[in-house]
Amino acid sequence: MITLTEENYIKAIYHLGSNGNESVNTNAIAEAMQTKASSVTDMVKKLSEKNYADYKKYQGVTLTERGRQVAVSIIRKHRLWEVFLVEKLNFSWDEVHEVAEHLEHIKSEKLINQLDAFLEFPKHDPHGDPIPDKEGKFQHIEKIILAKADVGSVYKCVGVDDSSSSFLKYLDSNKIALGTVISVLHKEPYDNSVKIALGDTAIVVSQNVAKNLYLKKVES
Amino acid sequence: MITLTEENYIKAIYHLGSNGNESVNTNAIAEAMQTKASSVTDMVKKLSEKNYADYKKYQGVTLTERGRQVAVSIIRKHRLWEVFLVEKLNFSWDEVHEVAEHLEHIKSEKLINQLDAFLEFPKHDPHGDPIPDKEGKFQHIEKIILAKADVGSVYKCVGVDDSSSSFLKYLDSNKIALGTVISVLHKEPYDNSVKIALGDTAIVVSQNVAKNLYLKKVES
DNA sequence: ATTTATTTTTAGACTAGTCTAAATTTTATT
DNA sequence: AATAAAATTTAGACTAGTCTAAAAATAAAT
Repeated sequence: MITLTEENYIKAIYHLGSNGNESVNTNAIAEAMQTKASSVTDMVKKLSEKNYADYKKYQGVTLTERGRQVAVSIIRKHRLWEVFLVEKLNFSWDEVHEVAEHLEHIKSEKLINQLDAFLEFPKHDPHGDPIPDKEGKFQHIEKIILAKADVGSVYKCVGVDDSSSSFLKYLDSNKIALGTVISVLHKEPYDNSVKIALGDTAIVVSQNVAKNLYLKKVES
Repeated sequence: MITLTEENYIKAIYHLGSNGNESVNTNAIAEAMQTKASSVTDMVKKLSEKNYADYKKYQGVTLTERGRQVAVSIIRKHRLWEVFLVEKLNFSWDEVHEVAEHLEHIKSEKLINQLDAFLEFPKHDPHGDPIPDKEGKFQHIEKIILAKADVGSVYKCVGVDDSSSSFLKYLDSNKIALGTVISVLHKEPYDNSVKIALGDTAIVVSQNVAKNLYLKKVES
């Protein structure tokens, strides 16, 4: 049996280690889990004993294939529930994360597969993140951050790198949502801010924003 | 903060004490919670300290108003999720309980009220049990058990007293569902079995079944 | 190449919830 | 009313997860 806490650690290690591929430090996990390094040491030992992770003292921890499968399964649930909350229960994209943090731990194959079907097999969550299918396969889309977009080209918004409520609310107030068409007008070398056009209005966004907004080129 | 375990004990005490109105024994709780009496004693002390229950040594435990409110709130969530599972995700009525046992603990006012609206404010769950509204008010329907129904009268099925999977599957295999019209043909004094008509077929059900099926008289 | 700073681990203690076994109280029976 | 039976509580121990403080190992800086 896997516990709730084990699941949360596995998820954190997955995200911190670029989708379960890299080794993760004790302190990074402690920071993400809002706990102390000593607690993390205890838990990674346990995860290692249970074959969810590989761990050598002082050398960080990496998920095993088994650990990655657990992580992907949790992420699938999390993102499907987020779609449900937005599409069916009228939540806004900055409200879904907290509730999905709880829903993601409910373990019922039938529940999640029926939910998937009910939502018509969505491929992305409300923040543009890909939803793995039943077999754990992701369907990635080609995307770049606004900071690396070409001046003069036309894009559409396909995701965010920062899903914090404050960033999402900033986007709302600037009428930027998934699917919004964005033309890159100018990049200011001084502070790396970017001037973009949204329909007939032009706005300037900071480097911070430009690094957290994913775009995809639109064929003209 | 209330813990998951506290919530489950409160719910058990509520059900065992006829909806939170009567005092409940330690052993009854232990049986319902699949735990030992000594664990129950510890927990009821804790619930008492937290003002969810009144408890005097050796005298059983009763929910306080505060405890009843917690119980009703959990029951509201449980039953709304059951409706969701049946109506939207095509679960059968014998499959919903287990999953709802987990969903009922997710605490988000917005989640549950939006779910309620999405389901169009159902008044009863898939087993015919009433769903309390936002304020905790139940809308009871007048109902009697088949064992006490009048021979010669016509009823419809409005609920079950036993929600076990085996009983529900028995009803499925005999084509009895919520809303099914049932005429009472004969009561056998020898073993208290009851002969009923379902459409054009007549079947005999045991006393056990007759005591667990709720009916409401149909105006002819 | 040492010393210093940082990171990580260990040791021991705490809380929530559980258990077994023994002690106590209540209830039932003679 | 005394005794037996049943129910309940206490005492002490265990697991999961957490913490603080101290020790140990690694990484950085002189």
